[in-house]
Amino acid sequence: MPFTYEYPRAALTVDCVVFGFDGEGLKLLLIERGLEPFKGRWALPGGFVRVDEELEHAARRELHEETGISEVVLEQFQAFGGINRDPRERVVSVAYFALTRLDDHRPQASTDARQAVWFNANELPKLAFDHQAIIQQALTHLRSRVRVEPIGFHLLPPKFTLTQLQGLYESVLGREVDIRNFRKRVLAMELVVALKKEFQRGRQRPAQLYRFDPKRYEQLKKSGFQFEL
Amino acid sequence: MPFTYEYPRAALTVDCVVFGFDGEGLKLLLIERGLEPFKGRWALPGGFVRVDEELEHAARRELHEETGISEVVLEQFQAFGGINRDPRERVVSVAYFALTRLDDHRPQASTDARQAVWFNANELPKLAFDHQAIIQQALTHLRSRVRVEPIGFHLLPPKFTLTQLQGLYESVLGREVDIRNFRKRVLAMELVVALKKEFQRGRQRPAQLYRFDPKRYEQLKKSGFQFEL
DNA sequence: CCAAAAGTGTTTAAAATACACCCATGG
DNA sequence: CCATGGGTGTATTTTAAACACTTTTGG
Repeated sequence: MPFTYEYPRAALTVDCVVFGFDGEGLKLLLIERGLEPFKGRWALPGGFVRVDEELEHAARRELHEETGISEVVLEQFQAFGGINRDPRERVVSVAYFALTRLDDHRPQASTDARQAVWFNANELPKLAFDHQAIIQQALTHLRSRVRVEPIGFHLLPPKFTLTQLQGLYESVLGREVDIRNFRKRVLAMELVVALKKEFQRGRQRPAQLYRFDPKRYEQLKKSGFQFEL
Repeated sequence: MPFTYEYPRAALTVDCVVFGFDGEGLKLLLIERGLEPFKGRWALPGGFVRVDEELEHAARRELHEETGISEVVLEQFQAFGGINRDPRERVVSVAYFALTRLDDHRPQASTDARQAVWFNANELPKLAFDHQAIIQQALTHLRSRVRVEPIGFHLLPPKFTLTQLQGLYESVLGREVDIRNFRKRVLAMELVVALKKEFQRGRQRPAQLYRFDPKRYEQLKKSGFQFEL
């Protein structure tokens, strides 16, 4: 048969599960829908993929258009294709999760009227479409990825304390972590370097600041090292 | 704006990376393309998703149509959407891996002229489209999944010896495994039960046959057990 | 009786865990 | 001077790794 595929086609979208961390807990960025269906409901940033556009590019573009966020770490984790996930017609969505430094993306008045708001990952409002399920999967993926790749650092500011890093892991994994064992492991990996004479001050003892060393990670990876936390 | 999305749309397909194991090594099922583009090249089983069809259903259907295989374990692992992955037009493919008992699916004369053939996973021919890359990703996923979920059993016959199981893990992970430590771990998990008085005979000492116990696995999972090999 | 694969335990090393007190600062 | 979170070491348990010989069968 010649290539004449003239059947109706599903629409193709991308959705982004945007994670952030503020020292308190894991956060998720949602936008309020301005249109039907699900007008007024909260939803994931996302939208249609252009026919000549890479999937990841579409995710980046939609994220930028709807929330102002750019230069973000994106990872595709699953396609969602349930027949009735969109009440209008068949829409298949490729889902990405994004890891952002929350402080760089405090809620701004969004360009196009719709507002973007950070929610606690475990206190989400009622969501549009199957976005609840997408988020659930994203969390599962994040939890397993964060233990075998040093991606958690993308949720922290470039300079961070070990306490912040620990808090991040506790939030993502949903359980407490022993402070001494955690520090032992992190420092033993030598993926993180102490910044000389740089401290974070509060109303208590100043905390040593560290930064993640991506070059060091590349080195280690080449010599068979496997990140694990 | 009303919902009038009248732009050209990408076509949507599914592709299946079908794994098998024959005691020798990991195998992959490919079909020879009968049509352009890539006529005569080997390719993954797969095809178009109907507009009212679940993704997984499409994967199952295509697999059945092209290879005769049914009742198989399928797991979606990634969507591939590179702009020029299909020379004809934009095609986004949702990729699944399938785990089959190879002996149940020995090469038959396929229903529709095209033949399906098992290849050694590390001696693949030149492939159509970006199927090489899809397989690469499938292997990576399989390798990490097989260590944290008891899915490897789907590649073995219902009754198997521990040596077969070990060989499977060695093939998938690509490294040797210590026989005594492996057996110790497997038996300690109690996911596998010895079949009374059932042995596999060869020209040497008969080997105890075991079967995987899925109910036991469900039990254990509920009580917080985490499979790991 | 020989070849071939099945089966079996112990010792050692490494890694994970549990655990409690002193430190430096801001207010 | 006190409240707050930062920072540190050791002993114990658990887990992983290394390692070689005996058994059973078919031919």
